[in-house]
Amino acid sequence: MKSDHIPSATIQRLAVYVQVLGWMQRDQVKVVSSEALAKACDVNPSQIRKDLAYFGEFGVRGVGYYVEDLITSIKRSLGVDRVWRTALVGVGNLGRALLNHKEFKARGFHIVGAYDCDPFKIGEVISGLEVMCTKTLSDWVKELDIEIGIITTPPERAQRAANHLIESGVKGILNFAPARITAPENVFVEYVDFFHQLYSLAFSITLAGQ
Amino acid sequence: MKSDHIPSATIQRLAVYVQVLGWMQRDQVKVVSSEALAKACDVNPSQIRKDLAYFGEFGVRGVGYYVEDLITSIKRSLGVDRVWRTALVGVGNLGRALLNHKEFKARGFHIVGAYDCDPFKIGEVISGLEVMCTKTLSDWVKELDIEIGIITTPPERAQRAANHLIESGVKGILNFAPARITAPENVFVEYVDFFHQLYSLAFSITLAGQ
DNA sequence: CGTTGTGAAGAGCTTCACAGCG
DNA sequence: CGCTGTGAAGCTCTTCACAACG
Repeated sequence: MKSDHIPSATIQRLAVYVQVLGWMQRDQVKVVSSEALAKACDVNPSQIRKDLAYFGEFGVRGVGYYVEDLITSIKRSLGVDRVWRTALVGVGNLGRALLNHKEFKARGFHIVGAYDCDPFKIGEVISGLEVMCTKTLSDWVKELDIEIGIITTPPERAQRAANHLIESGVKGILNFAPARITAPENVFVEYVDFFHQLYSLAFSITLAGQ
Repeated sequence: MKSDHIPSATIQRLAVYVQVLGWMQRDQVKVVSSEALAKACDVNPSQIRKDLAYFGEFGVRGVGYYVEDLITSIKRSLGVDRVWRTALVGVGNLGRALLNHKEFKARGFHIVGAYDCDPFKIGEVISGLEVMCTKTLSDWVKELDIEIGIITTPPERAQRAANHLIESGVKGILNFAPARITAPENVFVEYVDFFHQLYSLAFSITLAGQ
């Protein structure tokens, strides 16, 4: 198969597969069938086989998939079989929480720079990282070889933070601020807005109550 | 139109429309066409008209949509035109950040209970809320009329937290822990795992670099 | 024999094109 | 005249069913 265009839904699911496979590996499971993995991920078995087929043939017919190998293969396919260096802009409550979040390093996303424009925050050390002035961002991005920016500013400062990051030459932005931001085509932007999910919940509950 | 089944993609987009319309309202914009709103939300104009048509006829032909009315209509359609009372389980870094997050109240999601099983955390007051023992959760959920639970525990304790919430009778769960949880059909579960979005970014950047 | 990999069928979402209406 | 609301077309993603094969 090895198609060129891959649905973004597939990418999202592959991330889930990796997570679930990780738990299986910790439970000493060596081999898994698409059916078993499907049940654990709450999707259709052929969906899994098709998702994997976009990237290659990772299974053994009549047997299934070797858990460890499959994790490696999916991670390589997603491009997360290496370290990604990131910078965080906006050291508020959420920014602090993310800087202290152990999972980032564990998953290969190293936060190597923390930036804020508030003079009272500059110089503070959080989780071993000194908060720097946002204006000096572009020097550091090149110096530290940063490819991904994380925005945790208030919404009204999100676009300015994005501009700083884009100027500095980052290739992707993860935006936690509840604001749309514009970026050139070659800079990828992903949004994290958990209020969308809260809205979904509110809607589902309301609908079910009718 | 007024269909019964509504695509979840539509719900996600409606949340975006509300956000963008809010910004327009702040900028004194009174009327907006589907084309203008579409540009701001980066979607197709007919997509917007179709999404809205699931819930009613909110526009005026030849004119467009009245911004204020449309916000009200969408919020009512989503069921977010009222206060939702929520409880948070797991007072770690992320839990603390969310408890201090002003936006929750602003958007109608009130966190009225904070729970943890760590005796050192119980009794601590965060953002005016005393952390209570998770074991007492179900008493409070009924007492405080809580409908939504927010899980911010470590992954290995997510299912236990979920069980407590489900027993207590919450109708929906927002899970920030990087773990799949199982719940009965009548309890809705939404996941927030920003590593999925980081994976998407990593993949897009890797692909573009080829 | 059992499970994968995959073409074909099916379902669902998105876009088009235009009738309907203020 | 201009923009909404919507049936129909188009397209993409998902599921099925089975051939391929270790």
